[in-house]
Amino acid sequence: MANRFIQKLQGFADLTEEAVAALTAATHRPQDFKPRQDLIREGDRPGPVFVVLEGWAIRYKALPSGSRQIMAFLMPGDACDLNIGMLAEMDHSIQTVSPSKIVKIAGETMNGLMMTHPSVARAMYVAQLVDEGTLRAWIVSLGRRGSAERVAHLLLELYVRGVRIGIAHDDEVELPLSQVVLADALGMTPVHINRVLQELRQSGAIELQRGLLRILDAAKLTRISGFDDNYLHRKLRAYRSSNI
Amino acid sequence: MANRFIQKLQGFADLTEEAVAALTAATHRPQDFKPRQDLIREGDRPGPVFVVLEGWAIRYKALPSGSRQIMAFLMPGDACDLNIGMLAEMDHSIQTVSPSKIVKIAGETMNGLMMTHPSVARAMYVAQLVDEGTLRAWIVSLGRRGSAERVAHLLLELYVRGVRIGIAHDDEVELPLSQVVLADALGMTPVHINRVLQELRQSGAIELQRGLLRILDAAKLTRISGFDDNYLHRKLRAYRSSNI
DNA sequence: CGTTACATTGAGGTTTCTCAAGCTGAGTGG
DNA sequence: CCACTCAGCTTGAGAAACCTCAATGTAACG
Repeated sequence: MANRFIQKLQGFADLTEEAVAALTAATHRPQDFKPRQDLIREGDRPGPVFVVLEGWAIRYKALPSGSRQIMAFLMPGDACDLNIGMLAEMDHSIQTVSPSKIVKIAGETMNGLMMTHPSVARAMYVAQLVDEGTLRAWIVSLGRRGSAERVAHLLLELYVRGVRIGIAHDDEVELPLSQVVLADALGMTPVHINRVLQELRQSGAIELQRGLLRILDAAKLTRISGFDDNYLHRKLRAYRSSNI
Repeated sequence: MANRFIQKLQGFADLTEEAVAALTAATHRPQDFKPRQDLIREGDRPGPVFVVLEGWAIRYKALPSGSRQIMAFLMPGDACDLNIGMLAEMDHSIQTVSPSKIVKIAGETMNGLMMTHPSVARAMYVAQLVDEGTLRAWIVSLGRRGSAERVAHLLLELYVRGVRIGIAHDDEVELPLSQVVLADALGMTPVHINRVLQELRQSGAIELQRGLLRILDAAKLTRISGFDDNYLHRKLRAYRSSNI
């Protein structure tokens, strides 16, 4: 059975059998990582492409003050930028947040794969575009949304992504993120996150404990988040109808 | 003489003569735009690639509440994502902020250019990577920096970009951005921006009036901004040593 | 059964926002 | 050449959101 990375790419483009075989070969021996391990750090020379097969990782930037800002969550199936190798240095770090299985694909291998199998290249580009869209949404959240909106929006985003990659069941998704991690992602303090989560729980919109998020009232959560009603739907449509 | 777009690409990769000629042909007839004109809007089907030859534009997202968040400034020479056309809909809008000369390059034309001239493709990819880095820096600012830091950081970023594309003279750069625009970019209110700018002026770090920014004390501004001392330098190095 | 990481609570302080008014300078029609 | 207008900038005061510090609670784990 194809791994999550391949499954995800198949959602973005029709992969030939050979492409799938090549991808399988390139990702067949993942490496285990414990939580809080840096895969690569700001300032490092970019090396291989990382592909998360199981577990969660984050992209983050550490600040001189000691705090950090998380810029993206990498869920099973996600890869870090394929062509980051073009730059001389990493401008951010990547770290696991939960026990993970991760594959390193050498830059040349990846390039070769994309050259030989245009469908792979296409799928990777679409994946990157989607990531960029998420990055832009992140900016909007940080800049123009209140704390409750922000939290609700992130939870929804993660839930939607969980559904898409099949790690969500009904209204539940595993979310191995501490409140500190959420705070670093949302640009707020852990204390404040905590209070916001309580509000959300008391409003009956969600349940969240021990790494398990349950959406109790999706409509309410959507309303709180200021999720443009069409956003979710539009987003899904956008993915599917990519036809280049 | 090559236009700013071509100049910028030349900074990212060695373009062949034919490539320059093809780019020149593709960008030789720009169109004039007044300020505050949308080039393309959220929800639209992506069409041509836009290239800003003169003037400034912004990427932004409008929120239901009526406010908006700016996610990027497009300065002369900048192009919007080359492969945005792969997605079904724009997830953000692009608008001019000052009188501008802008070229539209049809998607197929652009693709053809990149196929025929690999050096163009390479330069465009590097440009995109750089943009992504800027996007990530934006997130850090919004999430983890105080207002003075944020403003200082943006001004420095814009100044550095101005220097790179040659629209800065000594310590001055034209900045046709109202305080409202700055507020929309930095996730704060115009009122607060105003007060922060006054602080920066009174500290002797900058002068800013009638669309002209002057850096009076770069060291001080850098300190205020929390600009990682190496960041600027590293960034420049990263651009230059891109050698793939 | 202590240790440890994470979550929760309270109180007070700061930053930033909101609202509302006044100011300035460039352009415009008389 | 003078009102007049309008967009953008500035100022003040009170309110709200969010942070800081510091303590306490709680579940998992060796």
